[in-house]
This record gives sequence, C-alpha cells and structure tokens, in this order.
Amino acid sequence: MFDPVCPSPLVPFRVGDKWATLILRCLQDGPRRFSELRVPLRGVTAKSLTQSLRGLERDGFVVREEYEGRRVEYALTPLGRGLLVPLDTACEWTREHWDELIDAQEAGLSATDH
Amino acid sequence: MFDPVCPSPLVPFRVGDKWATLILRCLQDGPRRFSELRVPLRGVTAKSLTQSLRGLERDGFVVREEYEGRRVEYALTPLGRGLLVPLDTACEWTREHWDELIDAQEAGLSATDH
DNA sequence: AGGGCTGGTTTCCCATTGGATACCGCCTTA
DNA sequence: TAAGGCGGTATCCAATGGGAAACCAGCCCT
Repeated sequence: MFDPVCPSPLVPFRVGDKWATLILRCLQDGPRRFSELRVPLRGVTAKSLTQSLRGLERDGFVVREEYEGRRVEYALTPLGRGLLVPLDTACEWTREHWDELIDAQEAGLSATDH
Repeated sequence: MFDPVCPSPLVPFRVGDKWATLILRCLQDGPRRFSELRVPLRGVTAKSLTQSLRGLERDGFVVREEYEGRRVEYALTPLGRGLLVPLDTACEWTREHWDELIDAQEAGLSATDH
C-alpha cells in the first residue's frame, strides 16, 4: 500500500488529497512524528507531507502536538478516527472486487487501443 | 446535492473526478441519456460530462448504449452498482457527522485567521 | 428550407496540485 | 566545534483538471 509502485491510484476512492488516506492509515495505531510518517510514505516530499497534514489539521481529522524540545507528534482526532470506519468499508470493497476492477480496467483500456 | 451552491465539495470523500459520484447517483434509478444527466448536474459543461462518462466507462462502472437513431443511454454496470454500496456508507457517515465536520472546519479556519 | 434538439468535439485558457531542490533555525551528539 | 537529525519553508516548474465558448453532423418538426 505504501510502496511507490503500488496500484492504489487505481482505487476509485480518494479522501482529500493524494496522501491523506495514507496518513490516516499511518496514524491509526497511535501518534507518529513527522519523520516517522516519511518512512512508510515512501516518496512523499516534506512539502507534500506538510501540506496534507495542514489540510487534515484544518479539517479537524488530525491534531499536531508540540512537546518539549522540537518534538512534534501528529495524532488522529475522534473525528479522524471515525473517518477510518467508512474508509475501511471502501478499502474492503476494493479488495473484494480487486480482480473485477483490474479486469474491467484492462478491458476498457484495450477497447481504446487498436 | 446537485445544487451549484451545495457544500458537497466539503465532504472528505471523492470518487474519481469531480462529477463521478454525482453521475453514479444519477444513474442509480436506471439508465439516463446524456441530456438527462445535464439537467440534475447543474453547471456541468458538455466537455466535463463527456470526460467523466468516458472515465467511468473505461473503468467499467458505466456502459454507453447507442440505440437506433442518435439515442444514447448510460447505465450502471454491476460493478458500478456495487460501487454505490460503499459510497452510500461514506455518504451516510458524512451526513451523521455533518455538524462535527462543519464545526471542525470552521474551528480550523478561524485558527488561521487572526 | 430553416430552425432546433441531440450528443458530442475542439480549442483556449487559467488555477490548482504536487514533485524537485535548496535552504533554514534549532537541538543533540561526538 | 562540527556534523547530523528534526521539522519544516521557499522557490520553481510541469502536469493535470476543468470551465467557456465555438463548432459540428445528423436527425426531426414544421
């Protein structure tokens, strides 16, 4: 899922911007630091990560907590945690219909090639 | 929902491009013609509608059926109909948490104003 | 014969998204 | 004291998304 060559862009569901769902998923097991998020989200630039986090924060899905020193943690709010529920439904549907999705897409693509 | 001043862009869920979910919703009660889709989808240009329909068709969520004369109908495929299920879950979650979403968003906005 | 409707296509243009890169102040550690 | 990690910002740039407007062929109606 976090692999740069993963086909997740094929998934018809998106939440917010490109990285938002992945960030929510990264936070589901507890708060994470900025640099801890950059590891699983391979390929995300600092700018994009900041942008997405600011968006999620502005919309109340994530809180930014600054501790002593420069330590900063991002955590889900109750609202953000709630958002994971329908997101999981969507992910599960996608997994269940993955083969159909791929087949339909390949059929659609080969229909325009010729 | 189809009103041009409707706040649906605030919803954190999107499927495909800007018009895709609305098109799917328009098709849930049966096939519709191109011009029939333009009515409820107020403000959609012919180009955008064509683009979205081609995308949904390419991905196997919608079929384009050309009948005698120039009559053309768009209908959901089984896959497209299935997609409505998790989409409904997402819509319902959004409706249930609408007030929280709005409140959180206003709080987030006023935090940057000052 | 002309005007309108249907189902688009084409062109142009602009705003937004997001990647690459360089840079930054602060802090800890060696 | 220098090096490196942390948590970003600033700048530039290319690709994409999507609206506006013009156009079009084929049909139907009068």
